[in-house]
Amino acid sequence: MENEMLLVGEVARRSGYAPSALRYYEREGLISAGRSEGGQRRFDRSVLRRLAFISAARHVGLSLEEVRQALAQLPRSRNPTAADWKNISRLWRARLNDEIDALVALRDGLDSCIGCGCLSLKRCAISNPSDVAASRGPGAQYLPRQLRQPPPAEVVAQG
Amino acid sequence: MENEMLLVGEVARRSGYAPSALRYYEREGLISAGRSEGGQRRFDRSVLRRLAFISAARHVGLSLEEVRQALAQLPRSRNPTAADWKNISRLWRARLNDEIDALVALRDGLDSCIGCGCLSLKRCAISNPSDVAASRGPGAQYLPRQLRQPPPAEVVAQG
DNA sequence: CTAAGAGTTGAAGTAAGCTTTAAGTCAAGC
DNA sequence: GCTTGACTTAAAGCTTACTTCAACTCTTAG
Repeated sequence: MENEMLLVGEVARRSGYAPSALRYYEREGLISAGRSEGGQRRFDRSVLRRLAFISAARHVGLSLEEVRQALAQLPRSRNPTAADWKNISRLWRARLNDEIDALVALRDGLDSCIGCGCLSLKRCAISNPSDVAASRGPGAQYLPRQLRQPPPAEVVAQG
Repeated sequence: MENEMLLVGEVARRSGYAPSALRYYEREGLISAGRSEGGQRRFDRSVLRRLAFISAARHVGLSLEEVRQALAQLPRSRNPTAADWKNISRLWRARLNDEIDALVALRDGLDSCIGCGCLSLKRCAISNPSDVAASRGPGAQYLPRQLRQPPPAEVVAQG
């Protein structure tokens, strides 16, 4: 197998991430890279898929730490298969459903709130949606920070 | 009318916000307070309703800056009525609907993604949901940062 | 060989939304 | 008058997810 390695700029161009972000991700253990004799990063093509996963996970609302933990579930010995990726992204669906439910509850609460104009801290479902959030315990964080992210510049030509 | 004024600690207790947050909000122009002869803050009871609004708006996903702008729409001359509050929170419903739509699209895209296992940066709806986000222009931010916030300690006894 | 472009590092900066700290003041009960 | 608890301020710190900077080194085409 021919191991064509990618420079950071090339990975940046093809993933849509800035070089600084890629370096940051490497420092944080989200991706890895070999080195040239001179000490420059040399990325395997598989990093593009990994970055696609990271990007997708971020869109679903995972923090980098959560992404890191998810990636840690992948087999270290072999190259991840489609089934592996599928596996670690299964939970996203449930998460998205929870988020949707929470938002719908919020919207419906808002309807009644706008209707009554109460805006009471205790009664208002919008001010106080703890009953909605409580289903996942005290530490639960429901909603993605933002849906948008810098759109990828080019497709990952994946094998 | 008897103008009973509230100390910052009392407002904190009744709103669920920390005193430091209330001071911060005052600095940022979200709330206002008079002063005692010694220079301590004296809050009008109406600040509780305002804080309830802020809390609700934050749950819907507005930034403090957006909240500030919304509050600026309130009449300065008189005390805001229920209709006033209703008025400036009308847009939330549309916003929530947009957010819900975006999440549903994301979830449905995820289904097909998990089905095909592609995770391609270009094709994957999760990695690249720009078509979903594009409906609000390039600067659109859809999703609330988090649904949870410190639950209020006590009800605002509103007039 | 050399110039140019791409890459390297650590450290500092950015943004939002607050909290924490330090050092000191106010208000109220006894 | 004094103690106590609540309050004041400015400034620094915190978290996440990066970007920017300065100063320097690699790599490669010519």
